[in-house]
Amino acid sequence: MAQSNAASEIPIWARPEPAGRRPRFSRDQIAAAALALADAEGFEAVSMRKIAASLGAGTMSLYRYIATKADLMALLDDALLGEALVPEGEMPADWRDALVLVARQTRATLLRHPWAVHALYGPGQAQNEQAGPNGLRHFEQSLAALDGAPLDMQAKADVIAIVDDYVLGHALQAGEVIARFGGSRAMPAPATEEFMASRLASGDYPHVRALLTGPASQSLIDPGHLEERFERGLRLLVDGFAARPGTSRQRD
Amino acid sequence: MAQSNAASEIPIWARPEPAGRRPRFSRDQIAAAALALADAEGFEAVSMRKIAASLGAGTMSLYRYIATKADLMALLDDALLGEALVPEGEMPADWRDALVLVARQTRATLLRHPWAVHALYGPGQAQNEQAGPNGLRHFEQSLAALDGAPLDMQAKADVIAIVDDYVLGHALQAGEVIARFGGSRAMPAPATEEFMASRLASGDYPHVRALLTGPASQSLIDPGHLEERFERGLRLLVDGFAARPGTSRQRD
DNA sequence: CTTCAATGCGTACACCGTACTCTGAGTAAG
DNA sequence: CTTACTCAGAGTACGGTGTACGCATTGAAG
Repeated sequence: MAQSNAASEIPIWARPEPAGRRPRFSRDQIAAAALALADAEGFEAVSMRKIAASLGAGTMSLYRYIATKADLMALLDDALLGEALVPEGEMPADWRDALVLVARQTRATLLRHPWAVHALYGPGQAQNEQAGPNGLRHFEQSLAALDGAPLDMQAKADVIAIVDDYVLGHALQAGEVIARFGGSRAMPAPATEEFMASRLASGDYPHVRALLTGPASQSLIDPGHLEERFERGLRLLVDGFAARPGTSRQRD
Repeated sequence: MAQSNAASEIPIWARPEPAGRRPRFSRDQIAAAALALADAEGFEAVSMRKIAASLGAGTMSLYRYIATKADLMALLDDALLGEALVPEGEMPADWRDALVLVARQTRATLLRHPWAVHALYGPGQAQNEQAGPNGLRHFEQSLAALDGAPLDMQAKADVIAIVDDYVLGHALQAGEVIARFGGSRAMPAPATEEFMASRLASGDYPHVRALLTGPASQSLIDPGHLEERFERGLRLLVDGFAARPGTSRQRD
């Protein structure tokens, strides 16, 4: 009990999983339970009590395996990143293809669980420092993908960060769209829509009005178009890196 | 009171601000209080009780002005987006410059308040539907920025969405870095670092090891480099749009 | 069988959002 | 000026959360 304080300072990956007598659960099981619960009832429903209940255990029993809820999230994050890994041996040789594949895989995972971005970068997370095995593996893969690229280390790190930013932002926005309109209820609420219409009719937002009353408005919600858009931006970035490999060098 | 139920269905922007006898607070004041509290004590500290206290009011009095905490967040979001607006008349004529300026302004706002992305796209938000005046204005500005671009409506919407994705993702990651290392304590924890070192020494992550032990590792944290990286990706996107205006079909 | 640390978990506390309800003050009508 | 009515303000309470604490039970080692 002397280090119950220190325990929360040390990342969960540095603390040994209880392996002594006969632990009822493994961390993997707990992470799986959390993931299943998030998928079934939404990210906000993920609570210590509910997870414990879903495992058939008392609430406080979970704390034998996990020091704090943040640790649970670290487990959940790592499980997600495991899903985002490109299978061993499937990494293309060409660095552009490889980079695109990693990005696609990540996007697919983040959209399969629309709450994933929140789990990874939620308000209460201190995620980066806590990079688990799969998180490291994911980063390793990204760097390995650029092995053949004519970039120095610094540039590689930048390229990965830039693509990561893009993928993350896309998943955040698209995930929200999917979470709201995926459940087949496309219509927001009669009063809301009516209010919005009056806002637009005010003439203060002519461009927005033109967009939303035009045919393009449908594409904002269409999952197929979301993906097409994603690919477009991704290609722009990757092709840009290929055309201008330099770091801080610029032209124009 | 009959529609206390319906009130939460209708976005706050559609409900009139209490203007009857003598309301003690305006929504702007409440939003400002929430913003100040988030800046001072962090986003998670933003609670109804604390905001009410900071205004010198009883907790439940807030509910005279706001139907639910989600409404408070809508207010906060709109205040943030107000900060992200490009001042009237300062929009460059060239659409590339304009797009870049909007992106920069947005980034600056989101990084000035590292919790901003969480407020805008947090786990409990239903933000898009609730776009308030400043949110609409922001969107309008983005569309207006592209007025001179040789793009059809659909392509404009895509361009804005792509840049938005990038800015958002960048702010999310950079905001986390800033939130953690901005407060001068750069060192994570002795035990954590030691553990990380042993992980890297295992040889399972050769690329990561090469990166983190090299000179480029410092740049991951340096705010100046963060901005440089942001500009690089942004330029790649904007230049890409200029070079390949088409969506899937060609221009209008 | 005895011993004894480790496991499981019940209770309790501080905090959260908010439904309900009462109080008191401001305003309009008489 | 008095009265009546309405509505802003807020106290209390409920069900939820993360988790500190401490006790009972258990399973393996001696």
